Amino acid sequence: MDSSKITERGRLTRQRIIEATGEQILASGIGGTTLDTVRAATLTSKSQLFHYFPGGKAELVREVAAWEGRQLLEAQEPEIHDLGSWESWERWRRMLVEYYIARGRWACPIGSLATQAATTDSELASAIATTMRDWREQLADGVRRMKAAGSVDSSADSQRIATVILAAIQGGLVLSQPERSAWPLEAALDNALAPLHHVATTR
Amino acid sequence: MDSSKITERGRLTRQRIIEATGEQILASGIGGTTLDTVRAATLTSKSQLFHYFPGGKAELVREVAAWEGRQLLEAQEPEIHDLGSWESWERWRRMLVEYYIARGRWACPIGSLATQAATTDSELASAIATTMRDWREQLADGVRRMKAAGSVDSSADSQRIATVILAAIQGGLVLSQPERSAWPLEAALDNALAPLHHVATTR
DNA sequence: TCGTGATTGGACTTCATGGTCCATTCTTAG
DNA sequence: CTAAGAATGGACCATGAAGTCCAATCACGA
Repeated sequence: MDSSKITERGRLTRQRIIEATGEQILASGIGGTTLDTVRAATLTSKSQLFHYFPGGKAELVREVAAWEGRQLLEAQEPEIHDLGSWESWERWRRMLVEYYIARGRWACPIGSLATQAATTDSELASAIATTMRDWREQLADGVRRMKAAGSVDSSADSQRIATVILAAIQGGLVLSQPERSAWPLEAALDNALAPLHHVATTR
Repeated sequence: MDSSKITERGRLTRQRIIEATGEQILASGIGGTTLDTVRAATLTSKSQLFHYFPGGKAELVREVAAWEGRQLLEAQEPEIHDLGSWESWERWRRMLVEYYIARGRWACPIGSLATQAATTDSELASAIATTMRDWREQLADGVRRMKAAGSVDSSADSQRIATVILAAIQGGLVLSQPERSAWPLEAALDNALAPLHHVATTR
């Protein structure tokens, strides 16, 4: 990460490589993504790939994971920092489904990376786990705000609810993929959010 | 699958290859599993691999997927064919978690294959999708039995509930993996089963 | 016993892919 | 204007993994 010796032009090239690699990984998996196809897609040369990512493919993939993680969390702004009311949760839910639909493929850039990386690259796996934890923490904060607002019973376990919601997203996407439809994702997500809604409306 | 020209000895060898490959895939993914490592683990030779799986690695992986799918459904017997009462669901839940714990790794042989295969081998992907559909259908049958028994409101959507449960399993495992614990899986699963329990007890 | 076909062993070939290297061009500070 | 260093091009190398091939061995029925 020594960005001192990099020009604006170089930074753009580097970013172009990361994004193209991310798209290819989402489309064909890590194994199905080769440096040659990345090179072709970005109109760069081998030397550039190793110039910007001295660690080779492994480092490139890690950078992709970091970038995708940031993108994913940013896509949930600003709602993810609210989630203090049922309406906010509903907006968040809509934005998230929108995000996945926009990507075209029914896969979470982080979730599918997690499955693929768990076995091969432990460093990558832990980086992804960190993103997951951040994400879960932000959702748990939202649940806490609901509790503070009295919209959710104070005995509720924020961490647990956040985990259930995240699991619903990941699992919903697994089932949405072959179905080529958002409905499994939406069904799973709605069911996971039910505790929030339910308590909020029946009180 | 012309089994006419295969002896018992050959059948055993073939099966040994399938099981060893399955273990390696679960541990290292499809890409991390090579014919050489399979050969080493099974004390066989290259020619045997191609003798029993003329289609090469692709065919071998498909056979593994089919076998793992059968194993997974069998592991849920006999409860999966009952599920007509809350007690049966509870037994089924316990058996399923037990199955994943016993495998050591927090991954579903079918779910993780689905993620990896979706992109590379469309034939494999559709075979896996079929297993998923079977599974979901059996769960949906269970929900229908609950409805028939009056334990679940007749307006409930069996398919939807089954999908939500499956998503909870898959997503729960994604989160259990980095956590190295069953609790995310159990939390997600329990939340997905809540509708069945809830209605059953509050009536 | 004998022979046919299944089974097995393992060397060899081919090819994709990650990675190295050096020459060339571009950019910018002084 | 010019030199230093960043950026780029692309040939080349090394390796690992899939797949081929032929010879050797085993097992069972006639």
